[in-house]
Amino acid sequence: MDASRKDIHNSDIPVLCQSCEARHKGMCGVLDASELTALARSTRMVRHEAGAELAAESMPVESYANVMRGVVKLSKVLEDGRQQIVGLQFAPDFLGRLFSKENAVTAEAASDVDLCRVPKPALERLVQENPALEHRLMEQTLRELDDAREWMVTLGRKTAAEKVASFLYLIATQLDPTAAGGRRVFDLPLTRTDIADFLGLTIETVSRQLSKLRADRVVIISGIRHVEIPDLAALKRRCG
Amino acid sequence: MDASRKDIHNSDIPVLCQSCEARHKGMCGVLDASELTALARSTRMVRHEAGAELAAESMPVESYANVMRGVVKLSKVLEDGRQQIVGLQFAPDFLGRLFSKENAVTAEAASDVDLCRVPKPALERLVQENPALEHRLMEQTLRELDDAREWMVTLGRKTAAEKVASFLYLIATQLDPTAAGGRRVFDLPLTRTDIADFLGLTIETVSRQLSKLRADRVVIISGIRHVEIPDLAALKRRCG
DNA sequence: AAAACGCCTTGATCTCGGTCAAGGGGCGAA
DNA sequence: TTCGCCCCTTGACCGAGATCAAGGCGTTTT
Repeated sequence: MDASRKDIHNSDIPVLCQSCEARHKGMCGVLDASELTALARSTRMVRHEAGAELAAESMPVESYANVMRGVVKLSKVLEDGRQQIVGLQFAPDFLGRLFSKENAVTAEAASDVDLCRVPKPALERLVQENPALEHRLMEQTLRELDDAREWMVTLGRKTAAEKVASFLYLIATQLDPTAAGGRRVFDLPLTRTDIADFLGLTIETVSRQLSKLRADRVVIISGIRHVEIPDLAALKRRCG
Repeated sequence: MDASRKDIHNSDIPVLCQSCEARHKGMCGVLDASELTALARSTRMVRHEAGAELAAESMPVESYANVMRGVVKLSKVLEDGRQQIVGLQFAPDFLGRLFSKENAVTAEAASDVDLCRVPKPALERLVQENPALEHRLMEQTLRELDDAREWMVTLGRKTAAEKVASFLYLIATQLDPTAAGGRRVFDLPLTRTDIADFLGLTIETVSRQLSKLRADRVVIISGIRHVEIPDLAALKRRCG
């Protein structure tokens, strides 16, 4: 049992939070009814469409957010324009680098996205009053670090074919974590350009490797975005 | 002013801690004299020579540590043996993933290393009693995440020449952060194989690019390990 | 309906970095 | 001292993925 998880009567908490994923699996899970009510006074739900810039590298941080729906991509660029996506965030991930004055990465909406925004000072005050909240955010940060290091292996040591398989595997397990069986169905939240920037490849190579996986019946791709994985284990075997 | 940083009389604190870098710049900086004394009862200084395995991926965590001297490499391997170094730790970095039951990465001594080991339960108890300590560890974790993401750009988008320059730049700024001037002198703490595994290259490519940088007078390499950077800014221009 | 645009796929060719191979040089063992 | 080992360097060649180029398809504009 997680002692920090409060047993909250739905009737005591803000309406918007009642069905919120972040309250169960995200950072708000460690807040009690009064904290949640206080926090909800300063939060604001905002919708962004695909491509919108949510935060720019080296710019001041003015707010944090929880991802409620959609996928956010975190990226960095070299001076000559070469781009690398360094992370993807899914609901109910926390967005933002706690306590830092400026963004270390650029955040963009990869798909249409809903965010629950919190002003920087409001969250920081709450974190100072409630160590359990910092603890929860520490857990997410550690997960992100694990993910980043796992992806470093993909970037540094895998072939193009393995990279594309690894990407599909990542998205399949994040977006459709349902069916205990191996079958997964989802829409790709990223364009070919995004996938290339995530994998350190060109869009041509991504396209060719996707075609190869399709020819080998590892994935069924209908249209440009819709993907079906008949056998997740078979895909995993392609990941290197 | 950092309110959590206690003003400690040296005579009140354990002898071993008095000249310790971790007490000033590392995690112990947030502890007061009594906490430091309590913690010091369970710490143990250990020396490992280059190549020693400090912790293995997927094995249970039995202790945490502060790096007191030397360089520790964190790595991951694929089933077929391909290896990727996913991080380097220098004094006075904290070593270990707080609260996790098993290691996410393998930790090895890259050079000869001194560690100040703390048993897992002792540190976890202290973290629960002192939120400032978790806060300090959160800061280090966030720095590691920044480093990992920065390195993802290097792995995914830089050329071999830029990768090798970036590696030298990283080591130069970590190992010899003295002289405000651009000149840096140090010994490489990693073998060519390690460098290759850190950069996602082969040792032959690393060797060729080092020779090229030497031919271009960007670095002066004496013997195999000793490196002199006459002009750090010139090296940085090679980093992409 | 036609044109124009964005996004993707496929083919042809090129190139950077990998692979294979030979040899140098330092260091410990005998 | 000499041998053998390990680590590194250099050269020759090769191939995975980049680059260059053409065209398909769906959506928006006119």
